[in-house]
Amino acid sequence: MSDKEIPNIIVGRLPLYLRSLQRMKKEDRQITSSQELGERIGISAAQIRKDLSQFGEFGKQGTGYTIDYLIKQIRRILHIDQEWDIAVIGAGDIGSAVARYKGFANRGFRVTVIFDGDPGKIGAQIGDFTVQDSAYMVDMIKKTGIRIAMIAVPAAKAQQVADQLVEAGIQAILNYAPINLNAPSNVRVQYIDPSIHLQRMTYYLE
Amino acid sequence: MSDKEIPNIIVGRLPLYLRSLQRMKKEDRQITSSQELGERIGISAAQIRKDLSQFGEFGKQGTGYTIDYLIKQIRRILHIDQEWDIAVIGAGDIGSAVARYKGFANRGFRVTVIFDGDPGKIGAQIGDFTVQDSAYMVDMIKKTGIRIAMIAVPAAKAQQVADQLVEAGIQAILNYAPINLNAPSNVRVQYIDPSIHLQRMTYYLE
DNA sequence: AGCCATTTGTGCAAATGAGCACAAACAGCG
DNA sequence: CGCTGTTTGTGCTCATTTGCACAAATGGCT
Repeated sequence: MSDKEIPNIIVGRLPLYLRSLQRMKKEDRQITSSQELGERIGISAAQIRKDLSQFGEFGKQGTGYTIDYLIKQIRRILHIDQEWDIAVIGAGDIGSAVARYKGFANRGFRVTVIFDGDPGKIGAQIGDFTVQDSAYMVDMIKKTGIRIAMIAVPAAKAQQVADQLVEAGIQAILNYAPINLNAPSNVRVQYIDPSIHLQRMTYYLE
Repeated sequence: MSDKEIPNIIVGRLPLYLRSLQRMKKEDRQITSSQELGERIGISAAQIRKDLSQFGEFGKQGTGYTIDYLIKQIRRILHIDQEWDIAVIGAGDIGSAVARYKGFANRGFRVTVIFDGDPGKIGAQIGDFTVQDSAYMVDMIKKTGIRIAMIAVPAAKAQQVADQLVEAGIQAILNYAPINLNAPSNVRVQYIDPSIHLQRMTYYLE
């Protein structure tokens, strides 16, 4: 373990390890090995060991890894030993589904507010949330100090929303709109676009 | 250009190029260059040229790429010069949102049927679809010859659904459930899990 | 026609990533 | 307590991926 910067590709695998470990925990498992973990995820055991070794020595020779302990460590590394508040922008089908999604529990996140600019949607109830007017979005995000946002508006409006989010101080954006966003380099952006994934598969179907 | 197998990582970038090109087309652009495309996506121009050159010579020196032509070529390479029918499994929030999603239009896909096992949901109307009983899922998929499916059921049921889909002859699965699926190697699987993307970003937030 | 400004496709070198294989560490057991 | 069967962490090698840099091609302009 050194203090050199960790490659992105390794950081990207940690959440996969974590998800699998949490699954094992749910199955009441106590201990696992790099081999077992690798088989579940489809990654070589050596790679998992090497990835983890970038951050410390979490395993025990001859035994493997204590699931609970490794979960705790990875959560710490990924800074999800806390719960992050998330703002959802767009109360259409996707925004609604995300706002109601139970899957963030225990993964480090919690949707706390949802915005939309459509007068027909403002004030509507979605799960536990009342749709807020996006006219107040920048102010509300600034005031609450929320640092992560999900964009679930049509592609045509996504860049404009992103610009506002940056202005509001948002530091991480998960974008469901199928376009590339321009954002300053200190703002992280990730994308979810099902068509992209599907197209990656149809290449292999004749 | 040779006939050697194309690396996965290159195939994975083609959909990004395509999405950006289609966006340019919408902006009534006729021609682009590897440089411009690269700036939009955040990839070096050389890499784009090299990626594309794996499949043919699509550009013209001194000019660049004709957007329409390049779109057509990439669609052909990715086998989306046709529309693929998709079965959605699970009529909860995510399944419903996906079934109503307008974003597949012009990207090569079309949801044609949605299944659920919950008697309270079977027969319900979701957009243009009536929720089908998943008891008939295997038969219906076999009969219709659908080759791509999206799993939008709770994690606990996802593997079981995947097994049925494999039995039904499905060859590509896009899984929204937050677990790794076991599937034979001739069945492609891709994952969408927003928590994973969020965790990849919180690493960089202190 | 000749020149200039562009831009592609690609050979080659550099950087990055993955995997093998093994010493060291450990648990269980007789 | 020593032996056996595991499993980690890691040095080293191999493979993959990225980027540089340039010849060749092209269009526009004078």
